[in-house]
Amino acid sequence: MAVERDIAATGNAAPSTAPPLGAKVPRTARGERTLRALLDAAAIEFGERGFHDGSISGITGRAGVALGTFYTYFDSKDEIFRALVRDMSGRVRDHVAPALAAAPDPLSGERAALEAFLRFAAEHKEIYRIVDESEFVDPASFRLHYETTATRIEQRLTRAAEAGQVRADVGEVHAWAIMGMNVFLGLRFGVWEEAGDLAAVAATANEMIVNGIAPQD
Amino acid sequence: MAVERDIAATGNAAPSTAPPLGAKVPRTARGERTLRALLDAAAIEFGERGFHDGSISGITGRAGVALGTFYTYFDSKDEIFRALVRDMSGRVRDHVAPALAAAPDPLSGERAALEAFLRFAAEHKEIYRIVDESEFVDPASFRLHYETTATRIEQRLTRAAEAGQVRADVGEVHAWAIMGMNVFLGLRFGVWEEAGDLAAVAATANEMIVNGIAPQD
DNA sequence: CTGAAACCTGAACCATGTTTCAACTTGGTC
DNA sequence: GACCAAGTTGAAACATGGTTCAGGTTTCAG
Repeated sequence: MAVERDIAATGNAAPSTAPPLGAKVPRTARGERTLRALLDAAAIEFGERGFHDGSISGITGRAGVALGTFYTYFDSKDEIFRALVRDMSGRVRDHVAPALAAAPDPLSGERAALEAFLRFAAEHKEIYRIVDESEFVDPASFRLHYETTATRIEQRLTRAAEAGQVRADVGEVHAWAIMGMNVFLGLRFGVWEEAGDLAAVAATANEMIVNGIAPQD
Repeated sequence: MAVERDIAATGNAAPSTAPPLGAKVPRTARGERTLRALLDAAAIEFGERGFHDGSISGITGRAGVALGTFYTYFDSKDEIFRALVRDMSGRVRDHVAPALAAAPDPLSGERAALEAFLRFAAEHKEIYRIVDESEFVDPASFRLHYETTATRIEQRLTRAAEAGQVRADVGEVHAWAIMGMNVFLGLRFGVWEEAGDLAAVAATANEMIVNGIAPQD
């Protein structure tokens, strides 16, 4: 599962346009356009067909450029995939961060972040799939991603605990549990189900995180 | 993410030896052995290299048979992968079911099931990876698997609600949330981390499900 | 024992799709 | 308005690995 990404808005937010991975930087406006077209085309190609079934000629075809042009910007199929995952990571983070920042307190922030995440997953199903697939195409960045995300969640929990908003013993297990919830709810209600009440899903999940499923008093 | 599989022990438990998918059933004891060897070899090959990088010659090499023999039992690379996922599904279910059945009440059953699942993931990391990858190799069975598992969890929750053990409004969102938790905890503490106290992880997660993370009274 | 069905063999075939490359355009600069 | 770096082209070379097949070996019922 996959996308819940860099949910925390770190102040030092890097520009969305990530620095290129290889040394193949476009030097003119035309090159810039072509690179962008390739990335966008790759998102569609891999989103529809997956990494294995997707082809470079499929990408260049969608981008409207010749096959050879691809190698002006990427050394291999793997490399454009990595660049794509990175590109998308930034987009998800940038989309979720504001919701988190605007929340009045930690717990409602978590709720707002989940809702923003669900919405994003619904609108960009292809991103979800691609990030998921990075588990197999580029395991290192997949793992790093989730460890980073879990760490951020844990930090938020710890801060909330210091403020007395949540119990004092929250830790890594709680963070991973919450992340897993979010990712699976994103899959089920964002990617798979078309018309759902995403706000209600986020509220229900948040209520469960806060109070559990024990009988209400 | 992946494996938490058919966690409920349905009474009608089918034999672990699933009926073969294709029409290529072995007719002699020798054939039976070869088929089993191919399946076991495929588990290792795909577990180590993934579906794409794994090769049929890698499988037959590990199994100690000739390349052509493969096609006596499977029509294609895809087909053995499907057969493998199915084979493994049964194993996980058979491993987790007893823990669930032995529990005195629904909530501790859920805890025991999670612990059994974590243990299984730790001991069979390759299974985890393979079932995960089915999202891309065989999406239909991947989706069916999680929908089935979520439905089972939801049924258990509903039953528990009727018995007054959990709040009355539990539903699909709660089921998916719990499943997501379990899967991610399996990835983090079963597959990735070597020596962890799995019982403690399961207990912490269960405590969170039951009471939430609000400050304790 | 025996014969036919089941099973096994592995070199060769073949389809697919990645990567290379030498020639050609484009766009901006002096 | 000519020069050159950056960018583009697409046919062809190449690699990989899935799949076939004609012929040999093993198994086992009768």
